[in-house]
Amino acid sequence: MNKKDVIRLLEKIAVYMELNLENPFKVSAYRKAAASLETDGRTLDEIEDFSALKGIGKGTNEVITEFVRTGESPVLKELEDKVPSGLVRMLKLPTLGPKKIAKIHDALGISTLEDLKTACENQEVSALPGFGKKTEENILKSIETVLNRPERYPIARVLKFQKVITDVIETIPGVERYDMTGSGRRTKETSRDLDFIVKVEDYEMFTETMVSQPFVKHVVAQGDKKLSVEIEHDFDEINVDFRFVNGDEYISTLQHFTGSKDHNVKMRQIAKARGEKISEYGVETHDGVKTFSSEEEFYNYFELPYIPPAMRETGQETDIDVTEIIKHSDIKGDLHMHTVYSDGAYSVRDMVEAARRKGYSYIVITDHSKSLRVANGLSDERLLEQLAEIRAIDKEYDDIDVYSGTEMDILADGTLDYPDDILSQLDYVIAAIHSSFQQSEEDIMKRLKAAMDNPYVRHIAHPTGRLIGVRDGYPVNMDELFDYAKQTNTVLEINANPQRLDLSSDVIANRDVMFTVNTDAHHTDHLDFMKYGVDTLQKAFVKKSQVLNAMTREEFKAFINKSKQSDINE
DNA sequence: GCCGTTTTCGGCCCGACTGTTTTCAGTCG
Repeated sequence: MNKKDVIRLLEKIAVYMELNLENPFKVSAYRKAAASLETDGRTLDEIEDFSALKGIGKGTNEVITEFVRTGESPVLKELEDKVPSGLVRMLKLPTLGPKKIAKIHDALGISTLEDLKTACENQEVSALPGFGKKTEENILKSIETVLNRPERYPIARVLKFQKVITDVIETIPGVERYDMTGSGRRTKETSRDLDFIVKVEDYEMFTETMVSQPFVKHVVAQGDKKLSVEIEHDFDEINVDFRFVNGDEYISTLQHFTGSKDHNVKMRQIAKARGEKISEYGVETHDGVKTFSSEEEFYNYFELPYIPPAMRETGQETDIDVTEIIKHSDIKGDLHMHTVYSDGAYSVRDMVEAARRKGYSYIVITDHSKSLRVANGLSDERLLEQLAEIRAIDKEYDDIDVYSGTEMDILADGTLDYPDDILSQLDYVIAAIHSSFQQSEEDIMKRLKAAMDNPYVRHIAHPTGRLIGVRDGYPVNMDELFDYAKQTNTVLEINANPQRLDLSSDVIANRDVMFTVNTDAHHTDHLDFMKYGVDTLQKAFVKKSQVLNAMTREEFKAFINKSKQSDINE
């Protein structure tokens, strides 16, 4: 039994209550109780009194404590007896909510998706009062499509959908400004749909152009304020919502549709306490509706510092001091990137030039090591050749320091791919696992610890090896990893590549270690991935002082020149 | 069901769009 089990219980009760047509506020109370558990940093055992948490009162506390004590929940059991489980699946169908499902169930005795499909085909549903032909068609259609579609797409996939859409928006005349909003703007690891807001006077022309695109499969909703379509790209389908803005409310609309829902609820509560009202059109104040010229101005108006999109998740972010937390502009260098020496697409010099264009003060070139043959890993000799080239190039530039490093493989038996006498010549050594993902957690931890024990290994790259939505990575004991990193003065990476983003924001929160955030670029364009890594740090409220590559040029130089051991003794 | 420097009762964020309705309920974000 862990906290996730309890959270799942509360959420399940909420769903069943919803289908049982309970008071919506009661339903939401159960969801709030679950959210409250989720945002609390402690484990189940560490929480002594659940009712001390905000949102957990007498009723939900009883449900939780009974479940924790006995492993069972009479409240859920009673609901399960009353509500057929097939109805839960129907909630996944868009346009069908708890009330319509209850009506269908009561009037036709239907409790499975299969029966619902048959009833629609026999036109029994459209015969019900309050239902019509259109509703019946929509249900039939969504049973076919939505149930075969993944519920959420990983962020790397979302970014590809995004490009398809923005490529079209760029061609539409009269568009003054547009932004992707929603979970995509907040850099969530996965998204259910895409949201855009568009400042355009002629929304009809915009709509016409968009719906005529070949990738648009279906128009879900269409009005003068919004357009909602279903698109298909590369055999994947996703919903895209557009919201039209035409006036001074752009920033309010941007803030509103960036969400999250919980963040907005919190902001509205703050406004309400001052007798004001927030909507997507602005803030209703005592003397009229106020609009803003930037989101910073919006948050400052409520006496809050600017809260970056990535942090707008639970509502907690308005209670803490966000000014110390890492910002995108704090990043002064990138410590993990590849060149043509191994599997990168550009030369050392190309990467240096690209980093200068980003305004960086320092970079480390870190190609793969010899055992990673598929990536053309460097032999000892080639590594030393590259080292000489990097030293020469570094001398040519006054405005950036170019360091030589490696992304060295931690081999299956825990040995390292280069001997210490090679490593000692490099400025900066990264170690990473690229093979034998199937090992036990114990074996993986042995490998990671062996690397961290090495006096030249500064940093563990992509510490879980996961690819979001594709593979889970190898098994890592997180507490052990953080403890050992702390002990050995090893830095842990947030890999900013949107396919990876590990360590993930939920495991790095409240950890007392140094982090570094790097793009692992194999192409000059990949240096732009930095944004997603910094967003990940922001989600976990990681401070600037905890991020290695937020150091100034001089600080980082001093860090390089000090041995790993001397850091420990500081 | 939860909560309270206006409250222990009466609220609980707010608005757009669809479909089935003759004025609005349901759903969604």
